[in-house]
Amino acid sequence: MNPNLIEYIKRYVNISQTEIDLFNSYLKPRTLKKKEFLLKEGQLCKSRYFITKGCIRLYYIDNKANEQILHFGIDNWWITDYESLINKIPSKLYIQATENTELLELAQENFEELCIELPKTERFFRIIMEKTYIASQKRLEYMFSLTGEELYHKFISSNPEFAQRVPQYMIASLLGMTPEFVSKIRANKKQ
Amino acid sequence: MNPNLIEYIKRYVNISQTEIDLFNSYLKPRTLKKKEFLLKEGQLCKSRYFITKGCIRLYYIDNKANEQILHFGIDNWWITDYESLINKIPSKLYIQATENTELLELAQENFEELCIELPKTERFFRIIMEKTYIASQKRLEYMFSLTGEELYHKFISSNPEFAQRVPQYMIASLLGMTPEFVSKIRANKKQ
DNA sequence: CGTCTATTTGAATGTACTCAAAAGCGGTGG
DNA sequence: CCACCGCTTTTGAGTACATTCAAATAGACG
Repeated sequence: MNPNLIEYIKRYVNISQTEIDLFNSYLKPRTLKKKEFLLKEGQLCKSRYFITKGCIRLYYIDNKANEQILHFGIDNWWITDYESLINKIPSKLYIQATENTELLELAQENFEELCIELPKTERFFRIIMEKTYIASQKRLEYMFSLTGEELYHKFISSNPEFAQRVPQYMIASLLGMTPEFVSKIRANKKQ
Repeated sequence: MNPNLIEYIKRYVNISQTEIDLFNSYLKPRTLKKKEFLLKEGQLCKSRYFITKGCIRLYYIDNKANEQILHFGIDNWWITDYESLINKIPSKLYIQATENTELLELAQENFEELCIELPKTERFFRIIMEKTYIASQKRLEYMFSLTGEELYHKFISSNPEFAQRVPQYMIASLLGMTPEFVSKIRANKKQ
């Protein structure tokens, strides 16, 4: 199995080599070229994905026909459209690679089988969801309490590599602001 | 055990009467008077709470010394400060009853024991976390795409009982706006 | 009834957006 | 290797949405 995922799993549950192999047997490696889609609006999302290398963005088209980015996924993140996956309804999201990306696909039917074969899978994903939810709440907190400018600087200083890897207009979208405004924030800072 | 919680659990996992009794033996009923606190900033959050009756708000004090409400909990919701509970760090939140409230406390040490005694507990909470995360993402979506006015009307029409149960300034805070602005939204609608 | 809290109203202000145009940058083909 | 094209970023003027602050009004509770 991918060494990153092994390390990731071991951070949360004790797992033997045999169990790792079992887990691995349910995963399917996939690669995406830059701009390729993992999911488009209207499709059913049927898998969870672990990103081993690259970068993914999740976005939807809002009522003004703008792409609104909900979040990014990078190395060592699990991503999926939970709403579509869990509720088995057509997705409202696009999931697209912003770089050439490698990931491991865990199909939902495999996930369910794996939960039976290896019950600690439930524990592992329970903990991941808790962490994911905490991150989501922190983000809400920042959005409430910070101005656009503070939000931008907080994001850039917490994720310096992002400023390199994704275009500025995507960071603007993630933070819920216009590209023009981000440009003006940067112009301020320079003096 | 509380019939609401039984029904709630059965929605997500198959569970026998014996198992229900086991689960119940780890729970401790608590009551809160209106305005009483379940948690204050600086304390360690050590439990998860299932609300059987009443209403709870989670808020923090932001950098302008305003109370910023993150969310409410009402009947049949699990609430806790996940960040404090999971990471075992002092809480930044206040958790307070906005009505006389009854809840069932599941202490984290009991939770861990319960996960061993009754492994499907992991599954149950994994599913709850997924649902909770989906709700949190939807909320982010609305905050990105709707104006203050749309946000308010969406909230009121989706949660009509709330307008009754909690004061307007708390709804304003939840939605990230000032009480004055909510008042003006309502004044508009009337004509 | 009086006090404290919540809501409303209005004027002035500020933060971020829209729209339009220009400048910068990167890749591709001649 | 340069020229061109498309995409991204910058700049500026005008505007909109929501906030701040202050004061008046309404409502709840003992």
